[in-house]
Amino acid sequence: MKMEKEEVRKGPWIEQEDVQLVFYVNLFGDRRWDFVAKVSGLKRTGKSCRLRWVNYLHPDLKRGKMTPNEERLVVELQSKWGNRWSKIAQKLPGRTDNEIKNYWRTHMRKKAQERKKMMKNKKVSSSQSSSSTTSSSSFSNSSSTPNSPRLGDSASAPAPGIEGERSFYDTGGVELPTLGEKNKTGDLEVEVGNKVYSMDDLWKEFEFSEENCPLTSQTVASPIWDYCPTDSLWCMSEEESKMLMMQQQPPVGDHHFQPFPFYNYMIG
DNA sequence: AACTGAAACAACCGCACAAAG
DNA sequence: CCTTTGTGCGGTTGTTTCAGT
Repeated sequence: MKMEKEEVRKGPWIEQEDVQLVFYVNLFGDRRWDFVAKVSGLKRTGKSCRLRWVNYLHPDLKRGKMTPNEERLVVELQSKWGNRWSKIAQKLPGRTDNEIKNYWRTHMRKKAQERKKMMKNKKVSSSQSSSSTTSSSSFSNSSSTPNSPRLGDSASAPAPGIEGERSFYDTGGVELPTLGEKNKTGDLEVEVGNKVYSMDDLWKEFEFSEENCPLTSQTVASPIWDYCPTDSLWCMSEEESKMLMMQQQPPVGDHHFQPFPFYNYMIG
């Protein structure tokens, strides 16, 4: 046969890909990305798989809005280390470099806009007599700028305190990949045991537990994890895992999983 | 109700570095 | 050593969502 030129998928990940990826990472660990990509049958590059894992599927990821504390930390560390996002991310458990980078970007934009405004104001006010001290900005304390932060930017009110976190915005506007289905309102729902939770419920629950038990806060698994073996093969050798894989089948639900190509890969 | 601009998020790209052969 | 391959990082761009008009 002619070697089918394997086309590489790009763009947004779909739910099924996520599940598949989690399953295989669970089996083989999160290091050999090319291998995982190949074996899983995902038409993605190893690089892409890694990115998806690191930024979205990793069980330790904390999601939702940055807390004022985190925001402060980011600002502080950025001024100290510059754009060493991964380094900064290390100091913010549960946050990814990408997330921080994005945050910083929008933060800088805001700041720049503010500065522009200030300049304008200064010009105007200096041409008039004087007086009005533009008190705002210079950021430094507490994240969000007074003007225009969107959504629950925990601010709008300058001193949100910690409660600012209880948020509505929780999922960060992202639809978590789940095996669940959308309800009538379009929200995703996940079945856990025999209860059905909306994604909002899940995140709220997470946030609640985070508030009450900081220690556990570092691990929130994507619901996808419900479908994957927890006592995984993380540390297994390849051979061991091969054996086990013969017995394990990924969770399928009513999603039609393609036959798992690793079979061919392993055997043939 | 429709449109527009901004913010937030997700993903890709290119480069650099490290380990393995 | 040199080459190859895989991984990690930072920059950039594309997409989605939401608020204001």
